[in-house]
Amino acid sequence: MKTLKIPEATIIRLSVYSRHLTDVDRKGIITTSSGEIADGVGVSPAQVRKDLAYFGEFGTRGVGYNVKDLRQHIMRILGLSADWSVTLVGVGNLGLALSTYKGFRDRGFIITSIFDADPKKVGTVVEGVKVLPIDQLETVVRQNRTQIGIVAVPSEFAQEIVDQLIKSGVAAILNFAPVVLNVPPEIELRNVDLAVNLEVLTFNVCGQRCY
Amino acid sequence: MKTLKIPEATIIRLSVYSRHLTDVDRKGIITTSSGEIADGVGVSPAQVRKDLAYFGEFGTRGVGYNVKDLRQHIMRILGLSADWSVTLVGVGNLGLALSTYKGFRDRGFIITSIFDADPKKVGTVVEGVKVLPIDQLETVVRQNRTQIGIVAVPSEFAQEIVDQLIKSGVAAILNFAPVVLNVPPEIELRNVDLAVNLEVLTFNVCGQRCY
DNA sequence: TTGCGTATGTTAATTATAGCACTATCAAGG
DNA sequence: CCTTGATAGTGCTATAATTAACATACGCAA
Repeated sequence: MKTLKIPEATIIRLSVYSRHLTDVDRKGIITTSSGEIADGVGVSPAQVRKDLAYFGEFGTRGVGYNVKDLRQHIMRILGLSADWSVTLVGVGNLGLALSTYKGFRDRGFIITSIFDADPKKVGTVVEGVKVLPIDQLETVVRQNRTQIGIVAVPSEFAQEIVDQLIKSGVAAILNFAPVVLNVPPEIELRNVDLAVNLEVLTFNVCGQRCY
Repeated sequence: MKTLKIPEATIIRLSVYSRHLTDVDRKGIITTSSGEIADGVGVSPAQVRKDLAYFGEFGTRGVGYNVKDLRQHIMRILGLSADWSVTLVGVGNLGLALSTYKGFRDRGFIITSIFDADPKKVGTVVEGVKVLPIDQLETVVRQNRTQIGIVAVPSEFAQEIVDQLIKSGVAAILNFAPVVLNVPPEIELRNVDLAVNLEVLTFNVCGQRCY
């Protein structure tokens, strides 16, 4: 339909809408409106309609949206109609936390392999998945046709792990190491930097008066 | 120059600049330029200058920026000239990971208290800090004059923890629970939703063609 | 001391994003 | 079957953010 550029902010909100709709659906509610969704997730009704309008017409004028239906549509838009195979590299505290994070599996992200450089960790089993050495990364990831890599290794190793992931055929990488990574343009990369989040807070708490 | 609204995107970039400058400084480099910073963190030189221009003039025309100096300035802008007292609520896998995360302490965020609802966890010591029961939260947080709360509890308890944190006088909250929280406008709130990050990736991997 | 090269700070233009207001459409009830 | 109330979809407006362009100021060397 449209090859219009979609704002990333819209995608993030869609993800939140879908989560909200899952909750609403669980309560047995059949129909909802842009206003109700807006209240539920803290944006304006116009924003909700605008976001959805990028992708088609999912509602009925004068009535609203069918909850199940809209949820399904958004899930499909986000690419969540089928499961995704995910690999996790790095089983430090953060990696361990990520491996047990329920939110991933709930949304169809299945961790199919785990790797770590530490020989002491290799061989252990985390959440039912055996931790493998890094030198098996390429083979296993390629074999599983894993498309998403999560990087939870120390900053100094992040780039080399990313390079290996790319060589192994992943299409997207979620990076938790606080470094700037070089990836070719066709690879999707997102960085999550926990300290940055705190720093945005402190800036705002200072009331932007500290300087 | 004052009381100008600063884009949040600018703050996030400043945080990244400061990290980059820390690295550069560690290499013993004295002077840098907007172009070098831009290369280092993957934005445009104009963007770097624009971001800095919100807060003053830190460079010398024809020369560039003094690394140490600029870094110091940015740190002050972000409110990082002094340490911050942080409380962590929830010692599941994620909470545990956060408590050991080096990035926090490096940037002056000190976890001064930890709480959990689970009696089995209360009394244990995490990273040198004793885990306390939730009912001591208000007293301890108030006593420590803790200004930042990190919420790493299951979604269904997040709102009630947040309410308690606010009652205890915190100014800012970093929330890891995937729910929309209600807070009064004077409280700074940031949400980190790990699944949302993956979903932005999958949307982009689908090439926005899935729908 | 003066001119040149360079990188900043700033203003202007472009682009992107969000908000608003209007219009079209549907459901329900008399 | 028509009227009324409600709400999605959409074009336009305003606001925000990024990019580009330019003029200013500094260091250095002749």
